[in-house]
Formats: sequence, structure tokens, C-alpha cells
Amino acid sequence: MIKLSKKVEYAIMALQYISENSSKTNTAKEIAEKLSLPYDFLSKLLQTLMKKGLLVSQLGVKGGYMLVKQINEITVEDLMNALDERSRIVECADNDGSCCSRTEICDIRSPIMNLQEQINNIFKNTTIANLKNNI
Amino acid sequence: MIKLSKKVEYAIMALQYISENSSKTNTAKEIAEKLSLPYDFLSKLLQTLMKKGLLVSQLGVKGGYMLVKQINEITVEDLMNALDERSRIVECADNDGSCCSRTEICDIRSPIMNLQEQINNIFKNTTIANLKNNI
DNA sequence: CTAAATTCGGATAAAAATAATCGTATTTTT
DNA sequence: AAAAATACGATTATTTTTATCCGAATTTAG
Repeated sequence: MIKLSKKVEYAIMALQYISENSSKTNTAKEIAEKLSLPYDFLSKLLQTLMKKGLLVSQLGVKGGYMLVKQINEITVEDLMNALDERSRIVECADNDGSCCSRTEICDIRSPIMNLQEQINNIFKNTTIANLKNNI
Repeated sequence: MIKLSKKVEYAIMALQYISENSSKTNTAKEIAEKLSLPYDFLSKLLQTLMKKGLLVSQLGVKGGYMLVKQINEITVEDLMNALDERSRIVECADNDGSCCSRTEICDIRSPIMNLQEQINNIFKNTTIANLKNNI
């Protein structure tokens, strides 16, 4: 329930991989194989990141993906926004609060929103580069 | 994906309600009606909280639930532990890391665990009493 | 003693979200 | 022209979350 989706998890790994091999284009196939990730799923996900402007792609043979920004300029929040559309701890967190039948009696909305912000801050302040082991 | 479950959400409301009516036992029925929550679901949830020691129950007519601790002594983390069993942002967060086939090549476990702890801290430092509107 | 109001417990079902797969089209290089 | 890629849409499968149902046990009140 407080959990990173596989999309985000795979995307973190993929971006790190691409970053380590930034001198060339990286194919979905190669990334999937090297990281043992499901190809089709990863492939979709990379396309999404491309559409959202985090990656550029090259079509055809010799095609693949490359980074647009450095991974220390991409935050986990960026990824979640690009991939997940919603990272709201309660449904009413992304609207005016009139989403549920309990609006009138809801006693917790505003403090929950505060909690939301604290969590957002964590993801906003963590870059993909931060998420590497320093072995 | 980064979302409080309905269990936790309802539990927060229910505990606050019980706290406001702490002079008497509160039935699941009453709480469900007053807060517009689904009875059966809430009922189960209260039983769980009882088993986990956050509430005491009284059987039979005139039965119901009462708080064991004040709501400023119960954290969101307590609730999540009691209700959800898992609040790990990745699967391997609650074991030795040997859960997936990528263990050998996993380059992100330790920093992800750090992220985990930051999130845990938020829930650890937020009590049910904190989550009330100051209207 | 009986009826009613309640918690308790197990089982199951329904719905939603997440993850994965498939098929085909398009682009580019050789 | 063939091969190696990405692009895109549709669909399926799996898992998790949410909700419901039923019958049993307990306690109070009449």
C-alpha cells in the first residue's frame, strides 16, 4: 500500500543502466536482458518515459534510448508523475475534496494533505542518482 | 501506489470518533452510520484493532469498543502495522534481499531502504490525534 | 428463559489496480 | 529486401484491495 510500482522500480534501474552506458543508444532488449526485467513491460515503460520527455528514442536498427537529462536531475517524483499519474495517499488528495459522500463530516482532510506533502517532499528530493549503492 | 488503504483511512476516522465519545462503548454500527462507512468492513477492521491491542471490546448487548490508549499515543505506523502487515515500498524491503532473481545485480537495494526509512519516519511521527482538522 | 443487540470468525465475492503479453505497424540501417 | 528496432493498441492474467455474507458466541434486558 505504500509501495513503489514495478514501473517505477524498473524505471529506476533502467535509467541508471542507460546512464552508465550513455555513450550509446540502449535498446529495450539489452536493458531487459542485462537487468532481468520483462521485455514487453519494460519496453512500454520506456516508451512512456520517452513521451514524457525523460528519454529520447531512435527508431530502426541501431535504435534505442538515450537520456535527456542526467540522472541526478531526475527525481523519483518525476518518474512517478510520468508513469503513474497518481501518487495520492487518499483519493480526495488531488481534487477539491468533494469526491466522497463524507465530505461534510470529513474531519481529516487537511491534516492528511499535510502528510501527503511530507511524502511528496521525500520523492521530490530523491534523484535517480541518489538511488545507487555506493559499493 | 503511494496510498493509504481504506482500512487505515477508516481506522483513523473510527479511532477519532471513539476518542470523542470515550465515555461510553461505541458500537461498530454506530460508528459506521455516523461516519458513513461500510459496516461489515469497518467491523472487521475494529476486530483486528482489538486483537492487536489498540482497542478493547465488550461483547453482547451494550457492547462495543473503547480505546486502550489515547489517540495522541497511537501513530499511523501503529495502525499500518496492525492492519496491513506490509508497508514496504519494495518487496525485498522486509527480508534479507534474497527475494528476487536480480539479487546479484541489484544496484539499488540499500538506497531504497533509506527511502523506506524516511517514509517510515513520517508515519512513525504522526499520531491519530495529529490527523484532525483544527477547525 | 427468551429475545435482541452485539462482537467474533471464517469464507467468499466483487472490484480495482498492477503487471504482463501479444500482434501488428512503422522506421531505419545495412 | 531483410533485419532490428521502436510505436501503439488491445487484451489477458495476476494480485491486492474492498466489501459482503452467514452463522456462532456473548451479554443484557425484560
